[in-house]
Amino acid sequence: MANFLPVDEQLAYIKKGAAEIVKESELRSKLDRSLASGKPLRVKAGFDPTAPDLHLGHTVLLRKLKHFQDLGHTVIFLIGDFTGMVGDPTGRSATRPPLTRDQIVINAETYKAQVFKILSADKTVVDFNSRWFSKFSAEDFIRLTAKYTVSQLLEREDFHKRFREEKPIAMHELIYPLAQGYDSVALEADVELGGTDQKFNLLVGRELQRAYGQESQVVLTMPILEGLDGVNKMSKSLGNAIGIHEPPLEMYGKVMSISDEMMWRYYELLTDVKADQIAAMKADAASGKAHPMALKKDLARGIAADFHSSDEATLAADDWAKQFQKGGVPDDLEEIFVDVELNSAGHVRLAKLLERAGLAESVGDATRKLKQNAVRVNGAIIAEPVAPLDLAHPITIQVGRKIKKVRAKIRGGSSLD
RNA sequence: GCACAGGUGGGUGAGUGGUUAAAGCCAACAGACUGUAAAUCUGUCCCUCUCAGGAGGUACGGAGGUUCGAAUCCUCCCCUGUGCACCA
Repeated sequence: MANFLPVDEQLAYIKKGAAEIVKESELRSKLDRSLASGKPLRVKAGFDPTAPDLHLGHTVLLRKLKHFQDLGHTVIFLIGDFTGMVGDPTGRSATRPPLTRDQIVINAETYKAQVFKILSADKTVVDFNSRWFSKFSAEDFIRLTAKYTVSQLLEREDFHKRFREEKPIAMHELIYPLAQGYDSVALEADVELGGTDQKFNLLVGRELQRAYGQESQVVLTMPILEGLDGVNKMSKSLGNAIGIHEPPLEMYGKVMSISDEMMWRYYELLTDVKADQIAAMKADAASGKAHPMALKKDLARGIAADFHSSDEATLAADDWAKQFQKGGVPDDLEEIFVDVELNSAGHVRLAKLLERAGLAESVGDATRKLKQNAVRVNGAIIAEPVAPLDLAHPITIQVGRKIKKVRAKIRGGSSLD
C-alpha cells in the first residue's frame, strides 16, 4: 500500500489535464511527506446531490480523482446532502430553489451507483456533510460566519456581478461557500478537486482551514467541459450534454456531432490518450494524413465503450454509419406505440402522430417540420399533415436526426396490442 | 415600514391605447451544402382545429377596473433592486 511512486512522477500524472493547482509547491511538499511517512493524502471532492444523471462533464473530475486513487491516495467522495438543501449559486443568475430531504436521499444513492463506473468503489470513501452539519449549533454557525467577511465573499465574480447589476443574492447563497469550505476543515483534506467554476469555493476552504488552525489544502481545478454546442459548459439543463446512461448509439452520435475543434478537447479530458499522442493525431489531421472524421469515430467509439461494452460500442458505430452515411436505418431502433386519429377522409393525421410519438414538440411544430420536408416515413418524404398511410405494419419515421419505429393503432379500432 | 426604480415570448431586449403573437439580436429547430462536423445560405420558432385556403384560443408578474379597443391608463396584491431606517 505504501508503495508510492516518486514524487515527480506523481506530480506529472496529477498535473495532466489540470487547469490550475494552488499551490504546486505545497502539493509537492505534501507528496514528499506522504512518501516519507507512507501515509496517503486525503483528496476531497464535493458533489451536490442535485444531478442524479451524470454526464461526461462530471467525468472529467472523476477521472482526475481516479488518478489519485491510482497513485494510492485516499479519495473522499463527499456528497453535499446538507449543502444540497442550501443550493449552490455557481453559474446561476438566479436563486436556485432548495431541494427537499427526500429528493436528496434518492439522488445521493443514484450518485453513488453512477460514479463507480469510473472510480473504484473499494478505494473510495463516501461521506456526507450532514454528518457534521446536522450537529452544528447556532453558535457553531455564527462562529463559522465570523471567519469570513462580506467583501471577501463579494470578491467572487458571480456575486459581484449580481450585486452590481442589482440582481438578487439570497443570504443562503452567501453561506454556501463557507459551508463547503468547512467541509474541508471537518475532513482535514489535503487536496480538494473541483471545476474551475468552483475555484472560489475551494479557496475558501484554504482560508477556513487556516482559520481553524489546520494546514491549508491544495486546490486543483479541472477545466469545465464544453457541451455539444462547443460554447457553453456541458449541462443537462442546457440540453448539450451526453449522459453516461445514454444508449451507445446516442452517445456515439452525439460525440460525432461535435466540431472538429472540440474533438481535441474531448480527447484531452475524456480519454486516457496521452498528450503527445493527441498532438500527433492533431498534426496528422492538419497535414491530411488522417481524416478528422476517422479520428472522431475513434473518439466516439472509445467513449461509448467506457460506459458500455466494447461490443456495444462497435455495434453503435455500425448503426451510426448505416443511418447517417448510407442513409439507412439502424438495426436497434427505439420502438413506440401510438394512437392515431383519422380524419373524415380516412387519412392519418400525421402531424398529431408525430407529436404523440415525441418526434415533435406540438402539433404545430410537427406541421412546420412537415412543410420543411423534414419528415420521412419509411424513407419517403411526406409534407402533408394529413396523409394516407398503411399502418398494418410498423412504420419508420424520421424527423431530422431523430428516428423511431412506430407501431400505430387506430384510435377506436379493435386491434389491441 | 417609507420612498424611488423595475417585473415583456427559452434568453436578451424594443414597444407606452388601436394595422400584427408583440421589432431586433441570441439560442433552438428544419432544409441546402458537407465528413450528420464547423462555417455559410434559406426557412421556421405560443397552442388547438382544419376540406391547408384558413378558423379559434391563450400570452407581456397576479387579480380586478376604465375603454369600442390595453403589454401600454387606474386600483389592489406579489416579487426584485436601490436609498432611508443610532446621531436626524
